[in-house]
Amino acid sequence: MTPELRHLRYFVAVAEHLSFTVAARELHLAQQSLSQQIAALEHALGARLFDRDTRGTRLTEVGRVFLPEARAVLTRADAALETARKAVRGEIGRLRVAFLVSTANYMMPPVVRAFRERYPDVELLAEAVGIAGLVAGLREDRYDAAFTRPPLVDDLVTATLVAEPVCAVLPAGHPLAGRAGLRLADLAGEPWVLTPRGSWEPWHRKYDEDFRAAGFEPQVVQRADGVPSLLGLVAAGVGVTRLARSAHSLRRTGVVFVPLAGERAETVMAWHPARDRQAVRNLLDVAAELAVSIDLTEAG
Amino acid sequence: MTPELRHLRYFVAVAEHLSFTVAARELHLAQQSLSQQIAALEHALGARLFDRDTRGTRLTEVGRVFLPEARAVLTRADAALETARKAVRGEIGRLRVAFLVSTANYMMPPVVRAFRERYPDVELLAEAVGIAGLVAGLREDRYDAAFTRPPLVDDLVTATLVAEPVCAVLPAGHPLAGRAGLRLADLAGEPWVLTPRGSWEPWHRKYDEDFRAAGFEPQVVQRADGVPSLLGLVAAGVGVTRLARSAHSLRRTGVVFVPLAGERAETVMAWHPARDRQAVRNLLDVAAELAVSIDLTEAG
DNA sequence: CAGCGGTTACAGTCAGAGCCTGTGACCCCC
DNA sequence: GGGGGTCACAGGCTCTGACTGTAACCGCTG
Repeated sequence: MTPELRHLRYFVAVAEHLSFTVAARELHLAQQSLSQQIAALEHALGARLFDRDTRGTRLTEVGRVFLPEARAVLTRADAALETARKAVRGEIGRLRVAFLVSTANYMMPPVVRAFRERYPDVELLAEAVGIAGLVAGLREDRYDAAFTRPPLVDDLVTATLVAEPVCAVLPAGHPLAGRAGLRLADLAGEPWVLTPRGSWEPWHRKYDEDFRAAGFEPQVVQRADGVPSLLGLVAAGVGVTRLARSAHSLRRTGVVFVPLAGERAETVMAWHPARDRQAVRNLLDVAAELAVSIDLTEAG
Repeated sequence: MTPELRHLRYFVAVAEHLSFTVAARELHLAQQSLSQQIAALEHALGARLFDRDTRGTRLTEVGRVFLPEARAVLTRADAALETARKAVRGEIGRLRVAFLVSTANYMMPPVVRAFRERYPDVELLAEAVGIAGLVAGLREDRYDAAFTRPPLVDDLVTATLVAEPVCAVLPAGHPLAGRAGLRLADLAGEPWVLTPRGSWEPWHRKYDEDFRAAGFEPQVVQRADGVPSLLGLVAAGVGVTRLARSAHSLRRTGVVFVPLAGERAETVMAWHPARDRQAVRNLLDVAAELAVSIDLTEAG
C-alpha cells in the first residue's frame, strides 16, 4: 500500500487528540476504521506511530518525527487546491489578449490597467494585431480574447462594449467640413480613400451594403491599409473617407470629423466559445464595467 | 470526493506525456481507469485540466497552473515518507541517554562524540544520573538507553560493552600498596569505606556475596555516596575500598589502585525491551564498536 | 477514398478497499 | 466490584477504482 492524503489526515487527527476514539468522532468515522487505516499507514512506514494500550495513546519517536512532516504535506496539498480554485476563478494564470490595431489606441491602456489592478496575479499578455491575425489567433488558440470591431465570423462569440458615431473624414477646408452632421449620400460625388478589399471580407461586404443603401458606389481614388494612412491621405486632400469617431485621436491636424447620421461603430470583445474560461469572463466584466463608467472612445 | 495523492500522480503522468494512453501504460493501469480518475479530479476542482479530443491532449490554463502545484505536493509527500523512513532507521529523531555518574567520566565523551558523528541528525540528550534515577528513568520512559553497571533488574535488557579489573583502593603508604595484586581476603582486617546500603539493593547483595565468598564481613567505618567521596576518605586514611580501575582517573593523589584477583567490573548498555527502537540499536552498535577499537576504561 | 493506427469516451462488470457494527480484553477510578 | 474509558479483532456491506469491450473520431497513407 502507498500512503494517501487520507492516511496523513487520520494520523494528524489521532496525534492531535492522542485518542483514536475522539479523533474518529471528529473525522466522522468509527474508531475501528480509524485504527485500521493507521495500522495500514504504520505497515507502509515499517514502524508504529503510536504506543497504545488500554489507558491511552502516545506518539512514538517515529510518530513525533513524522507529525510535522504529515502536517506540511497536508498544508501543501491545501495550498495546491486553493491555487487550483483560484485558477478556476480566473484569478491566476495567463491571459493572451489581442487588440485590433485601430482600437488599441483607446482600448488597450484602460483595459489592461483596470484588469491588472483587479487581477494582479494574472499574467496579461496584450498584443496589437491586424484583423486577420486576430481572428486566426482566436481560432488557433493563440489568443484567449480580443478587442475588435464587428462583423466577424460565426464561430466566434462577441459582446458589445461601446458604440460610437461613425464620421465622415474630410480634408480641412472641404466645403462640407463646417457641417454639424452629414448623411452618407451627401458624399456620393466625392473621391474616396478606402482600405484594400482583401483586408477583411466581412467588413467590406458591410461597406458595400452601406454604400448601396445610400444609393451610390464610391469612386475609390486610392486604397491604403491602416487608419493613419487613410488619415494622411485625407489630410493631403486625396479624398474623403469614413471612420469611427475615436480615430480622431490619431490625427488632429488637416482633417475634420463630421458625424454621419444614424451610423454607429461598435467595439466588441470576441472569444472562441470552446475556450470560454472564467478569466475571459472576468476580462469581459472588467471591460464592460469600464465602458459604462468612462467613455472609452474619448479616452484616447 | 476529496483529491488524494493518487489523483495528483495520475495528473502529473498525463501532463508529462500529454497522452492518457501512454501515461496509463506507465502507471500500469488501463486508459479508461486513468480517464475516470482524471475526470473525478477535474470534477473536484470544478474545471477541466486537459483539452482532449481524438487527436491529442493539451493542458488547459487551469492545468498549467495546477501542474507545478501537484508536483510540489508529491515532492513534499515523498520527502515526508523519506524522513519517516530515516526515523525508522534511527537516523533522525531524539535519543535520551542516561550515564551512570561513576561511568560518565570515561563513557560519555567518546560515546556521545562517536554517535553524533555517525548520526548527526539525531538529537542526543546525554545526562549523568545516579543508579536509582537511571533505572526509574528507563522504566518510566524518561530515557531510551543508559550506560551503567550490572547487576540491574530483570525487566531491563543489557548488553556488555567492556570489562575492567576491580581494584583494592588503599591510602598511599599503606603496607599493601606496593603489591602488584591482591585477593579480597587479604583485606579482611582493614577498616572499610563503602556506599550506603540503600543506594542500590542489587549491588549490595552482590557485595555481600563477594565478601562472604572471601570469608569475612567487612568492618565498615564510614559510608559515603559517590566515588569521589569514597576516594577522598581513602586518601584521608579512613579506610580502604574496592572500585573499578577506571575510577582511578577521578583521583590520582593519595590513593593506590591494586588489582584484585579474578574480579571484573562490566560496563553495560541497558534499555527497556518495550522501547527497543532502531536508534537504540544504533547507539549500542556505536558503543560496541568503540569498545573493541579503544580501551574506554583507560580513556578517562 | 477506404483502411489503419492513433486518440479519448462510454458502458457494463467485478474484486477489494474502506467503512460499518458487534464484541472482547484490558485498565483505571469510584 | 462495577462502570466508564481505552484499543483490537471479526464479520459483513457498499461503493470505488480497477478491468474489458466497444464506439466515435481524426489524420495519415496506400
